Amino acid sequence: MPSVDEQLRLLMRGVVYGDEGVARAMENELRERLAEGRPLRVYLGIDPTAPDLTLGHTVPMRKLRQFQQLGHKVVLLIGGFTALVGDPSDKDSARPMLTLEEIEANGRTYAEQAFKILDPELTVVRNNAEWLSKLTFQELIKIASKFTVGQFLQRDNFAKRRERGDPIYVHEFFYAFMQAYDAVALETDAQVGATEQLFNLMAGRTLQRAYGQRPQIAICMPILVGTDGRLRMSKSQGNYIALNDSPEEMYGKVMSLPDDVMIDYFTLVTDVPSEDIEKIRRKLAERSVNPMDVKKRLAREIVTDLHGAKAAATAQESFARTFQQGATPEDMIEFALSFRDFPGGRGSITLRDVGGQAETETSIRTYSLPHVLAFSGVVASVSEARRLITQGAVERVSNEQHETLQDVLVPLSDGDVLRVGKHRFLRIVDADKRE
RNA sequence: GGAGGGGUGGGUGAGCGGCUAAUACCGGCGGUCUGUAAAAUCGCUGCCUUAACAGGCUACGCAGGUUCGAAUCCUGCCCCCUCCA
Repeated sequence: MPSVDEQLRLLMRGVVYGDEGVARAMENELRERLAEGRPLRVYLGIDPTAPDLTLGHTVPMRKLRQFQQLGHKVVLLIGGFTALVGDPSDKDSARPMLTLEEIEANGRTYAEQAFKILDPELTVVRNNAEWLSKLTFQELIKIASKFTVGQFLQRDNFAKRRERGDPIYVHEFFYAFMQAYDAVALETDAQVGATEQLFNLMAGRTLQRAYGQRPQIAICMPILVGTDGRLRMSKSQGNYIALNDSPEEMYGKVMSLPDDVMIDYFTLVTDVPSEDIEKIRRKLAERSVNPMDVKKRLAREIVTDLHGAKAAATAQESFARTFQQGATPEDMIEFALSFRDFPGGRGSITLRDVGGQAETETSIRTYSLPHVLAFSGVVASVSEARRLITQGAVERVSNEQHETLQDVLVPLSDGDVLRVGKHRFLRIVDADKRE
């Protein structure tokens, strides 16, 4: 295990509290505990509220990984029970409660996704339903008696909601109790969380004291902005990069990030050393680099971390080919058309040559393009497909040939590639032919 | 428990008997430009049928009612907010 100072430097990197006093206190406590020379128990809790983890989740997860790499004991806590309530921390309005089935389904995929960052061998996965579901009312009252209403009402997000006259449900207070009790149940030395979690992490300290434990050290990580560059990354905002995104998708999403969040991303979701990041920042400021090249490096780093170097290289090539040279990507949605069954199939048309002499009956199969696009799922509805077609957003891209499709009825054949907008692709497969 | 105010499309928020698939703004999508960035600019933005013209169907908390006609009026219910207890 590296020296205490070395560990401390690494572990406190990127950590923020928004308050100098807290920051110093936490750092000192962490130093003390590291000095004990034993592996610390550290945990990160994630509520299974949606099926996908996002790049935003990896910020605290990467911090957890650092602990892991230094030989500490790391717990990934799935908030199976907390998800029932929904954390009000990151919201300024109440969340809908999920059903147990939804939560379980989400929880199952979480650990798997988390192992893209964490070492599965060294990670203990727990679910807080283990202890929270067994709490008695009596116990709950004991817990609740350690906090005052005033403490809650001071919280910024609750305060805002009160000001606006929005409702605050009593059960929303329970969230902090539950998370605090998690710390007790795990007898944790430190807990990693996003900055907005500070209140809950501190509540954990309060409760640990009440249960005769040493209060945990709160490790707060900054919040990652989403692909829109303004709001926090979250599934519900739709501005997210999912850990399950394919390498190509992920690479593309990173490339479409606004320039001015690049440094944030380098800092929070890559291992690029701070000195290098500083260099990049300077070069960007004095415009001595092409921002696009910097962003390519960023995309490469991120995809490598989550999918491996090989996949990242492929994604980069594919990106260059598709968007910089206009070629078609290899991986895309395929849609099997059967001329007989497909409702948008219109029958063969007869082609005559201009002289009207030779009446060649070429059986070209014609399909209703809006239906093809809608049924394949690349576009949400037939109406939307129609709109896109009239806007000139649909083209056939076969081997460097681009042909904007303006007609609704269009002959399609096996292997045709349709492009909708900038980044939706669809390959047509002739189901009859393949039989 | 009492009094008052309010529930409109992804969000904010107009409309308060027909001209309203519903103003505006934001968001989203698309075109041009470009570095799949930003900015700018033009356009689209419920669903279904239609090559198109056009037509149909849903929609303004829920359920009924009045009316030729309702997001708009009436009744009941549900929910939210404020003040009082």
